[in-house]
Amino acid sequence: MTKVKESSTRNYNKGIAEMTCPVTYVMNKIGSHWKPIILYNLISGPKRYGELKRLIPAITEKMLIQHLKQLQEDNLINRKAEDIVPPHVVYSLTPSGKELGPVLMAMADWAIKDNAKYAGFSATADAGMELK
Amino acid sequence: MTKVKESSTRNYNKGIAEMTCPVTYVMNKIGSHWKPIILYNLISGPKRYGELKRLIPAITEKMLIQHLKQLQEDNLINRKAEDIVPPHVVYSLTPSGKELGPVLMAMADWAIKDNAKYAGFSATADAGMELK
DNA sequence: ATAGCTACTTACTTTGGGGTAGGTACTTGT
DNA sequence: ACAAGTACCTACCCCAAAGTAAGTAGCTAT
Repeated sequence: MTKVKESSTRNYNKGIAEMTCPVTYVMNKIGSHWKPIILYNLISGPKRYGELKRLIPAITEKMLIQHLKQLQEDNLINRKAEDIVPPHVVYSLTPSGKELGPVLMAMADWAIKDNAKYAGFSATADAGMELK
Repeated sequence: MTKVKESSTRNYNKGIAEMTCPVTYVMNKIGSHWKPIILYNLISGPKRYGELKRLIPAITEKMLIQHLKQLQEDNLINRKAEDIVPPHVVYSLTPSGKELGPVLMAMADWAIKDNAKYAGFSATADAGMELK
């Protein structure tokens, strides 16, 4: 495995930007292409690994697991595994993750306003339905 | 220049995800590390190229211009250039871009809640001050 | 005359996100 | 005995995003 340069300009810049811009702090946590989708799908309630896979058909297993792990490390989701034979793992939003709801919703709302193709898509109804 | 595979799995997947998830639509537009920062800095009013550069010290010129161009193409910002000798170019949010305000604000709010280091950072006061 | 200002452009290199394709463990169904 | 189902892990590779470094035009101030 090639060693990772621990203090690249890239990381340095990220650090700088993060210190002066809260928006970048957010981007560094959920700024990949998949993280917001995963979180969005968890808003409507806890989901098993396999469920998420089915809900997000375009994602590869590697990306799914990788991002689930990172989201865990960033304290945005919980992982609960039952130690039974066909594994049963459930992912759910942490309080911190739940508070991202408004962000995701604001995004979805904007997408609906910005693009006609989401005309039939009600963000609040769609993702918030099982929130209590 | 090496030819770009016009229909990579990556792009295919992006397309799929975009069709089923409005959040991904947003990420594909403002999902880079720099775009949200640029937009965030434009919320408080139109800015010259050089101003943006000073406001975002960590960004390189290449990245700034590149993203300004893309944001223009995506109809999120306007570019107004006066044809005078020391160039004078002003960037401002389009109506569509302005509607991203709530998204950026929701992000900033979340960052403040999620991380103590932004305790003194008031998102609404900071970015919205010159909005009318 | 030369350096400086502005808003860029271009060529080249590096980095890491993401995809592909396999394998693992352990049990249950046939 | 063997496939199927779960939730993963691993090695390898590709490519596009991001960084580095230099150059451009045309005027102005010293």
